[in-house]
Formats: sequence, C-alpha cells, structure tokens
Amino acid sequence: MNQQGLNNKELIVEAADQLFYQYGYSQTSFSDISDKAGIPRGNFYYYFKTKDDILTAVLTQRHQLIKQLLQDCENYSNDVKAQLIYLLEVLLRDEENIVKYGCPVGTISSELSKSSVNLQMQVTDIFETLRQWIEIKMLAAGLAERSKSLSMEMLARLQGVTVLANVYHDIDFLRQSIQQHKQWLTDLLNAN
Amino acid sequence: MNQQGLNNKELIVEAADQLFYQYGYSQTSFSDISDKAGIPRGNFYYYFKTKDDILTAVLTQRHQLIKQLLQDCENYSNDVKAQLIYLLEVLLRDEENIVKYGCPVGTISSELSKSSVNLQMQVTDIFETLRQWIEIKMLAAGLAERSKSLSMEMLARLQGVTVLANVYHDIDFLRQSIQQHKQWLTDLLNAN
DNA sequence: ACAAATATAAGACAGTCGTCTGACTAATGC
DNA sequence: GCATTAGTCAGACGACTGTCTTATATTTGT
Repeated sequence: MNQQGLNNKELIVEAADQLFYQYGYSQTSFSDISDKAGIPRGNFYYYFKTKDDILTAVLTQRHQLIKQLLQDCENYSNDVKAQLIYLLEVLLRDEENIVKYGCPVGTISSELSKSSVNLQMQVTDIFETLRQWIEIKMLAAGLAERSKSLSMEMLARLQGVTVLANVYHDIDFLRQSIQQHKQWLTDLLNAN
Repeated sequence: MNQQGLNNKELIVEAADQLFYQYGYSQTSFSDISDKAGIPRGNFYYYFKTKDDILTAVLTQRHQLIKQLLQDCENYSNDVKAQLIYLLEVLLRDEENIVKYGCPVGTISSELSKSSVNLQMQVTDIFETLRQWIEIKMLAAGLAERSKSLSMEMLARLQGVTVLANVYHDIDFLRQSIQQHKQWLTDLLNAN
C-alpha cells in the first residue's frame, strides 16, 4: 500500500467517523462518506469489503483515541485524584457536540445493541478499557474492593449526564454535572 | 372510522412500537411493520402519510404509558418516598429488554438527536413529564429549591445505569444499581 | 335500497441502498 | 524494461426503501 493509498483509507475512516457520530451508522450512506471524503464511491470496495468493515475501522480509531486520552491523563499528573478529574474534563471537553449528538461511544453502542451483536462487542471493549483504567486508579487510591463497582458507577454517571444533556440540549446542565462529578470524586478519594 | 379500522391502526402502532424499540427507527422498514402486524404495506398510507407519522403515534403512545405509570405511582401510596421508589421499580421492571435494547425513551432520543429535530422534541416532552412529576414529589418532600436539579440528577442516574447495563448486557448491575438508587432516595428524603 | 364515506388490498413508482465488476493508471520487484 | 501488484475510477447490479395510485370491498346515513 503506497502513501496515497494509506491517505485515502484514512480519509474514508475520518469522514465516516464524523458522519457516524452526527447522523448515526445506519443513517450514513456510502454516498455521504464519498461526498465528504472526496473519494469515488466505487473505490471504497478496494479498502473495505462491507459497510461493517468501515465501522470496525472507525471503532478501532475511537478506541485508540480513548487509549490516547488515558495516556494523556497519565502524563498530566502523578496524583491519582488529579488524573481522574482530568479524565472527566477530557472526556466531556467537546461540549457542543455532546449536547448535539451525545457521547460518541455511548450512542453507537445503543444503536448497535439493536442490530449488530458482534460489532457491539467492539464498543463494549472501549468501555472496558476506560473502566479498567478507572478501577486501577481507584485501587491505587485505596478504594480496594469497592473500586470495581465505583468504576461502573463513574461510567454510568458520565453516560447519564451525557444522555440528559443531549435530551435537553442543555450545555449548562452538562457543565454543572461535571462540577458535581468532580465533587463526588473528591469526596470519594479524600474519605479514604 | 369503524371498529375494524381503529383496530388496524392500533395493530400498526403496536407492531411499530416493538420494532422501533428492538431494531431502532431507521432500521425498521414498512415491510417489517407490515409483516409483524399482518397488514398489507400498501394499506399503511391510509392511516399514516409518512413513516414519521407512525413514529409520532408510537411516541404519543409511549408518552401515554409514562403518564399511566405516574398515575400508578400516585395510586400505589400516599407517601412521597414510597411513590418515588415505586417509580424506580416500575420504570426498570422490564429488566431483560432494558439489558438487550436499552431505555425505550432514551435510545429513541439519541437516535433522533442525530437526524430529526422536530421529532426529538416529542421525546424531550416525555422526559419533561417524568422530570416534572419527580420535581413535584421532591418539593412535597421538602427538598425546596434543590428539587429541580435533583430531578435531573435522578433521571441522569437512571439513564446512566440503563446505558451501562445495556453496554455490558449485565442484569445484575442493573439490579444492584436500582438498590443503590433506592438508598440514595432514602438518604435524600430522610435527611430533610 | 341506494349513495356516500370509510376501509382494505395489491402493486407500481422513482429513488437510494450496499455491493460488485471491469477498465484503467501508477508503482514496485526482479 | 517488463511483469506483477497496488491503487483509482466510473458505473452497473439487484434488492429494498418510503410513497402513492388505483381498484375493490365494507360500512354508514338517509
């Protein structure tokens, strides 16, 4: 695969990533991606045999992004509490889009849970990457056997806030909830 | 409209309701609904001019159901705390389907937020019916000016738990979270 | 009993979907 | 320098989409 070819594949995945987020997977057509990426529709088959293959590539990219964000948190501070709070900020940084389209991982998960079982597992993996990192940080903070359920609780809180902010298109609620979540984390980690 | 006609319209809405929940709105075709309802596809146009009209009818039905559930809570007890806890149980009663397909209102909301703006407002109305009822109950419990934000927090918690239970297909997590939510409500209402 | 309105049924319609083929060009390996 | 592979492009394919028309049957009001 030459330079140009790699570039085209990346362009397709990048366009698909944005479109899947904004319009959903099933509502995005090859033509939509083609138009956005500026690459002829017929050419897609060379890179991806099926539409599901494109989604797989997009999900892999989103998974990579999450891993990168976690790494950023590691680099941000040596303090576990600061890392967790920073994760919160990083995940909800893109306020406008979250309010408009919801969580990029959560929304694709609920779409896929209604159709493609095997693809949904890939999304579960992304959640699991996040959850495990959070659990490890909580363990490090001395939360012991509560860490696992607390990591689930943290993810659930994040998803809930995201869904509600999206339902009401309320960016202020999103911001207030982030503050509230920070307080929850602070209390949790200080109590120990 | 005669008896038979009313019946057919209800059959269509009923079939569509289930299919929209299980497969999503855009992934459900007229043919799917036709097959499930046992009514010829061509006949649909007599009752609904567009697919959106069917969704409107389905959303109206779901809204009615929620209002009915709230009424059930009113009838269940005179105690505000008992009413709120009962609401929790009623909303998450259908555990298997929540784990498989998520929240019937939340998932359609996130699908619609990616396409149809006007239809999504109808879903926001459903949330608002729920939220206002919760707020009123909290006001009655003496939570005063905190009631509004607490009603949002309660909805967010419910949605978050639902999303996570769906992501992991974990019915035990759902049950534990309900218990946890009950405790949260109890603490909240007793503290006052 | 007859006219009008309501309801049911079947299928046509244009458009779009994801997929695939074949022809063409560019790059690579020997 | 030639054969082989990798990459690009346009367009065809059948299947399916939501919508709409037409024809027929049933019910209703008078």
